[in-house]
Amino acid sequence: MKMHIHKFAFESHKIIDSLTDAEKSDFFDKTEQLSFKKGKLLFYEGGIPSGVFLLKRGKTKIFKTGIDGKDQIFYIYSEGDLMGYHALLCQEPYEDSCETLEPCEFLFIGKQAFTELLQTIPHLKDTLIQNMSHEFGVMVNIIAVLAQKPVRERLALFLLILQAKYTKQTLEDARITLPREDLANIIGTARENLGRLLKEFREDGLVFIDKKAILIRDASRLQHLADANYAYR
Amino acid sequence: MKMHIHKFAFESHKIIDSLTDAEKSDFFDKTEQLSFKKGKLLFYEGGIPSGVFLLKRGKTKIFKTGIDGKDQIFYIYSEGDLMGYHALLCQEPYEDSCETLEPCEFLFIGKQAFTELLQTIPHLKDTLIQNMSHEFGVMVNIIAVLAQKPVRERLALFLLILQAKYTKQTLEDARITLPREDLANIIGTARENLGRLLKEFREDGLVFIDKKAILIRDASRLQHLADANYAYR
DNA sequence: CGAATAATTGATCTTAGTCAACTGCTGTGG
DNA sequence: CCACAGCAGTTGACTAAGATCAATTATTCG
Repeated sequence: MKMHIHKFAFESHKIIDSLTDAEKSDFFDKTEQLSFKKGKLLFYEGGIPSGVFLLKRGKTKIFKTGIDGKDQIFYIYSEGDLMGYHALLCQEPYEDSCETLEPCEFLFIGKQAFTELLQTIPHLKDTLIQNMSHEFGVMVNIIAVLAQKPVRERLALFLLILQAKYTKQTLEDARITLPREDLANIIGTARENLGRLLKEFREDGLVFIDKKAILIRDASRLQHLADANYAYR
Repeated sequence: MKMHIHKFAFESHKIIDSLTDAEKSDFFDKTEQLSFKKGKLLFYEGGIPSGVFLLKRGKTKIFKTGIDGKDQIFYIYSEGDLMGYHALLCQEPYEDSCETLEPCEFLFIGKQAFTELLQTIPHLKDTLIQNMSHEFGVMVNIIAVLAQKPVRERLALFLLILQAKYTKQTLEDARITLPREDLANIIGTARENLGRLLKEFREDGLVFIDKKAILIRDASRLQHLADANYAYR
């Protein structure tokens, strides 16, 4: 089972990209610009959606919290992504929470305005459909990886996925700067375990580590590790 | 974290239910009736979608196979469900496979016909959007459960979910008749482990077991187990 | 009926989770 | 600017959940 990182990428930026200039200006007329500090909640599990969020700068995580306090992170959103539309579109409470990982700037579009846009821009629905059907495949892959691959392989894979996300914007800086706890909650393991594996990866020359930051050193060997099925060591 | 089984249910039957009688007849005019024996593939990972499937009778599983041969099952479809539309709608190869668990009857709607219906029945898109945004929440919950809950709790939860599915059609028979291997691949564990836990559940009076068939005996205690977070035993 | 398949059971081993102690970094106020 | 509090990360020892292996017993189906 070859792991292609693009099969783990949402494409919600396409929802906005698909608009013409006129439609975009129509869209942006209805938005409200907001800035949040690091560690602030955009929405939370159980809450009632009041609109959607277009991330202009920064990164956020969507996650679910267990009673024992351990989060499971499903996705890291970055610049250009549209967030929080699922619960709004099916008119149900949020199943997940969204929190800023860095200082963020984003546009908020109220429920009413978003619903209107869906009516006035017919092809927006098509893009939404295309986007969500793609996301289904991504979720399927995430489930398969979390349920079937051992932690070492998951770490290799998610490092590659995250690197792509962190590289996208600032080419000179492909370092992954997530706190260890968040990274652990993405790959679904304990902090301590993650630390041990990172150390091992560093000793094996797979990554550079500088304080919090992780930089991939040998992507092809990581890729190979991510593809491995009980053939390692 | 209270586990509500309806938060683990797709609602793809609504896609067809939302049609008026006239629209339905338009829809059914474009379908082809098919019967498959048990264990036959409707579509498979990597394949190119050529249409969608409406399940009239029987049950199917969607799953992904790892190199080591161990499957991860994401969902069991039953009567009324529309299957295989995600890959078609995003114009990508299937990320998952679909196989009959019993003899099945279903209607096949070709890609061309389905696309036409999407144009001629405008509100069909709305239902699709509503449905897929709902499914996103379901997938989020599945990920959280598989990643965070121990096998015993997962088994309790999935038994309740499956019972609801098996009860829906034939009220007199709420028995879950999946092969052990499939059940193991749903809750994400090994056959042997599943067997031991089922034995334990039977001895504790939670379920009746007759050959392959599992019948829930004490749903409220199972529910309690599913909700537990390391408070069991 | 008997071969093939599925389920059960027991024993052992491994991964990864937990607990606990320690180190080091960061930022704030004196 | 330094000290210290608080938090993030590291390390090691221990434990337990669950996987794997191997052998046996039921069940199903041709």
